[in-house]
Amino acid sequence: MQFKVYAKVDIAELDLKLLVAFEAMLHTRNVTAAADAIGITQPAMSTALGKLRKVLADPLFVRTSQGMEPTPFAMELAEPIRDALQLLRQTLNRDKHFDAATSTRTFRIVMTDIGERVFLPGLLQHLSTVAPHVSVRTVQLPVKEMRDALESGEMDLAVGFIPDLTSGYYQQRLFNRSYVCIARTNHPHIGDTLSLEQYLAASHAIVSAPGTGHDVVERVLAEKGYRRRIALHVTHFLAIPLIVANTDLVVTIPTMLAESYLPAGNIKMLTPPLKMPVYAIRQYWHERFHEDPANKWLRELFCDLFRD
DNA sequence: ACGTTCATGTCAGCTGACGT
DNA sequence: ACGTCAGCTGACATGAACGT
Repeated sequence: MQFKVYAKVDIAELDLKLLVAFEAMLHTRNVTAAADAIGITQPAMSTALGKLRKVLADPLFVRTSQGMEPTPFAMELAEPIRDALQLLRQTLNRDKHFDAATSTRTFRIVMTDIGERVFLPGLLQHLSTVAPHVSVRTVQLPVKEMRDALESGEMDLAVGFIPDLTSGYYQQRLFNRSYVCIARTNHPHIGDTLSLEQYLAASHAIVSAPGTGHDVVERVLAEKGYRRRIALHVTHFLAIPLIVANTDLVVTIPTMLAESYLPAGNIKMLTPPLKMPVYAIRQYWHERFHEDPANKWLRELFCDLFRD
């Protein structure tokens, strides 16, 4: 039998079944037994062997008194092909299960700096015990970019008050919160309570974080026809405690955030003088990743840790 | 919808190695 | 030399993909 010598093996000519046939031949050293082992007839195995011989330009197995013995080239291929098939089997038959204990994955989560303050300490503490090699990266994005990032898989999850993120996205409520006001402890015009007159007379700082629905406070005031003086408009909550503690500004912010500011000192929390809306903190994900094991695991973790 | 092409499988018969 | 076993080959069937 003559074999054409190829400079390179054209992998496009290699049917995966041919490699399975090769593996069976290695194991059985007998065409009939190899065919039986992979559930084809002997002629089919013979055909497969013929194709492999042509593609690989080597007889691969030759008949001897001990049976069909592999050529040196076939022996050379044996281990890499076994390994490759093993890897394919593991990949294709893998458990649809996320192994948190060994995963080195980085979870990318859209959240504001409020979210970082509220969720990250508890999340990271828990991860350090159940998923010690997992990393977390957070990003704050406007809603349009958030949509694209969740859809493409660039981001795994968005967590927060994001009322504009609806169609095509799954969402799950974690807890409800409302708003309170904060002012410095020794504010010259505001004591332990806050009247509507005091509220409207005060200078305010407002935070409009991109991608969130916290501008709802502005809408409530506008609906009731109230006007207030806005002395400062920022996009992050981070600087607020320092600013409030050192000025006469009043800020209307999410309750959970105000609570986290109190230990810093020189800040008091006040009940707003008008009824503030209740909003839901939810986690959001794209339908593409609804069944993704890692994404599922992360969502379940947020539920376990933060859902009320 | 139909015909053609191609890949893949089965069946039957042939070939070669080996033991007696 | 002959029988047996194992593998090879050609003819044919089947089904999917593709073009008209």
